Amino acid sequence: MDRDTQISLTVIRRLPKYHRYLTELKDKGISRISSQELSNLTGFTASQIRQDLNNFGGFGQQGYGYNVDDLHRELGKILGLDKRYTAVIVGTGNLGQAIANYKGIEEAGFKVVSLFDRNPKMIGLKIRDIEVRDIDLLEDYVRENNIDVGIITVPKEGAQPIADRLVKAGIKGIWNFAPCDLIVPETVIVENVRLNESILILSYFLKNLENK
Amino acid sequence: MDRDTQISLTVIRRLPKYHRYLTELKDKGISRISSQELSNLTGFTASQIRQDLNNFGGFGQQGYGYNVDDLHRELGKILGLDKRYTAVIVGTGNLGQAIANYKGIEEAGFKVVSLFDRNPKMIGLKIRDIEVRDIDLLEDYVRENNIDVGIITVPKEGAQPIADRLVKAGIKGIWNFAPCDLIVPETVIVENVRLNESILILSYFLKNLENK
DNA sequence: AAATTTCTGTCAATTTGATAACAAGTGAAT
DNA sequence: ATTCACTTGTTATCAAATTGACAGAAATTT
Repeated sequence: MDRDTQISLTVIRRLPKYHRYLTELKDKGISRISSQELSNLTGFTASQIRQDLNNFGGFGQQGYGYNVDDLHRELGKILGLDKRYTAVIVGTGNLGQAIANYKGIEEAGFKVVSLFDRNPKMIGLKIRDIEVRDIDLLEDYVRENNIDVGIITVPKEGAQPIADRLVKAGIKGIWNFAPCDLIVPETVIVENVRLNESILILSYFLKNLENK
Repeated sequence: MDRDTQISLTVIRRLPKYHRYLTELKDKGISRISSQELSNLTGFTASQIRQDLNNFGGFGQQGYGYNVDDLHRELGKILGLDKRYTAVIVGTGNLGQAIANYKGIEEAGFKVVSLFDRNPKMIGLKIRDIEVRDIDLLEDYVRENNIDVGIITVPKEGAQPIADRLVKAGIKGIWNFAPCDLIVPETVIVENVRLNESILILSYFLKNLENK
């Protein structure tokens, strides 16, 4: 395994899909799979799958294929599923609450330990047993509890200031739902969920349906 | 403008970002912009921006650049913002409710006219003035009201059956929040929001921070 | 145990996407 | 009016990503 060569983002973005299908296969009790079968499932070509996986090591065996359990575990490790991270959600609007209730976060190894909002009506409430705290306490809380990740679900205008505060308080990563590009030091990881862009893509293709 | 050549998905996925920055520029009252300035904003190279835009027509002028209002309007048209579509949300859990309250949907020209759920406790309730109906009524409602888009926010297991029913009822597009790959006829547009994959990417990079 | 099939890892070829370069317009300054 | 700086559209070049091909190893069949 060559730890020096940078693996392209294009490859990395395919990994979760491999992992998802391997979870399904595992649940079905299937113990081995070939790149061709994975191709049928995922839609990627068999060649591409073999190349992708080989970026991280030779997990397969000639004449046999890949062992589902092993590959699932290895991909899990690559994706950091063997790690546990703490997170806070900033913004307890509809989206913030939905994310607080979203099980996928736990499955990915993240534990949401506090929510923050500036609305006095929200402060003190509990969402799924997680307390909502005053946004003024954000920096202290993040610092004192060594929080790894901030999840930003505030409106666009508030997102950058919140990001700045999280960064100052020592956050390692941000899961950003606000429709803007956050400016952070390059040591801080930002992963964006672009609902606005996603729905525009849908709109684009719907419109193009009509042109045919 | 060459309507025959297929424009690559890579290009299309960049359009919403252009549009977003043009909205901001317009709001600031800025009337002209060069590809270089757009590059500074978006992070794409000026060359790439000019190439992207030229897929759809020559919107710029040598020595001047692009007129913000014009380009904004043209990109809006390309993205289908001049069209109005009706939508229903299937699944009124936390995510479904958050989406029902999400303003970006309207901004993209979509109008959510009904929600559907199988939970009797939800049926008859109103979320943001939109009624929640029994899932059994889904097909009839979609057919009778000529619904364009179905938004799927049900758990993974229920997503494909719902997609099948929507397709049968004549839906044109699906905005899918369930973590699975829907199988639909190729005439039906599917745009996925992959929260599970997004957070795994964050996890990947967080883990890789440590390895350095 | 030999022959055949299967399937990976890897390298080469091809395709796609991004960047660079530049001729030709345009507007502003003098 | 002329010059100069600017900026697009477009072509040429370069880089990245995908696909194809195949040797060699393992598993399976005969």
